[in-house]
Amino acid sequence: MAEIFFPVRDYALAETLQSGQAFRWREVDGAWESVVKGRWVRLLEKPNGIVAKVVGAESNWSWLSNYLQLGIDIDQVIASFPKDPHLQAAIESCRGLRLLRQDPWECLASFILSSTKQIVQIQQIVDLVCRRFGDSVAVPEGHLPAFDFPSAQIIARLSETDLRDCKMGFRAPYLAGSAKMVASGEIDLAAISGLPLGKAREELMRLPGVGRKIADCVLLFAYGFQRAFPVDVWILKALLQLYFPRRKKSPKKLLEFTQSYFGPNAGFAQQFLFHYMRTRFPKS
DNA sequence: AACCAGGACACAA
DNA sequence: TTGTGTCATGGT
Repeated sequence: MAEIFFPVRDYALAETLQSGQAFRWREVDGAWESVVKGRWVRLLEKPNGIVAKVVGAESNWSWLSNYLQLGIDIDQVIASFPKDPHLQAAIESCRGLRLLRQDPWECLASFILSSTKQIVQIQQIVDLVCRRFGDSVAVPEGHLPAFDFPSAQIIARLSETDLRDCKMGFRAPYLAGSAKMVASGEIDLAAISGLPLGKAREELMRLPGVGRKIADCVLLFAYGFQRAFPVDVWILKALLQLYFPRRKKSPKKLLEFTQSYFGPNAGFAQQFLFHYMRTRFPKS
């Protein structure tokens, strides 16, 4: 078992891991466990940083520091935001909130499964998919078994019934269809990182079950397109309640607003607003 | 017990 | 372009 201490400040680990961008982190004895890049990982938040443990030896931890995006300067990101009271309140509600850099396929598949589902349900569905069809990964002695997220090749070979048995309902044919396009190479997920934002989004939206919102989630949470701004029901509430309380804005105008107003780190602003609305205004 | 959830899609107007 | 019904499941 290898261990490392990452010194980092203003990193709200728990909130970040539970902020609806990743769905496989579980709290165990005050620590957080999941599988990243095929490896079991345990994270423990400390006052001045994060302690990480993995199974086996490890000399290069860049895969994990990249996943956690430990290198980004949160102050610089916040400084790039417009100085409006709503966004400032959202930031103050959880200053250490971060964006992760996830595996594109896992992120894509997870968000295909996310449509009109609560986060807890998405976690349950993803967990089912992993434990049924994912490869098992090495865990510490006596630890419960852990599984990797099944590849597109694996899912492409499953029947729609196999998938529906994981409680994903009408999303099953979407996931199956997308898995086949990725497995066949019709969509090259690796190549998307080199495209400009618009082209990258178009490419993702060729996949069945992937519209503007889910595409933007993947662009932001897996590829790191900082301008991607997914608009879900919570963000829509934020826009209508906080920014346009009395003006009747068309959906298109709202989208245009989000793309120009929040600046080069719009996606980060979006995550602050999402977390703010979900925790401060649970139902309204 | 209704209402709604990190939507997409086909189709109408 | 914008509005509506449909899709499946279960949390709150």
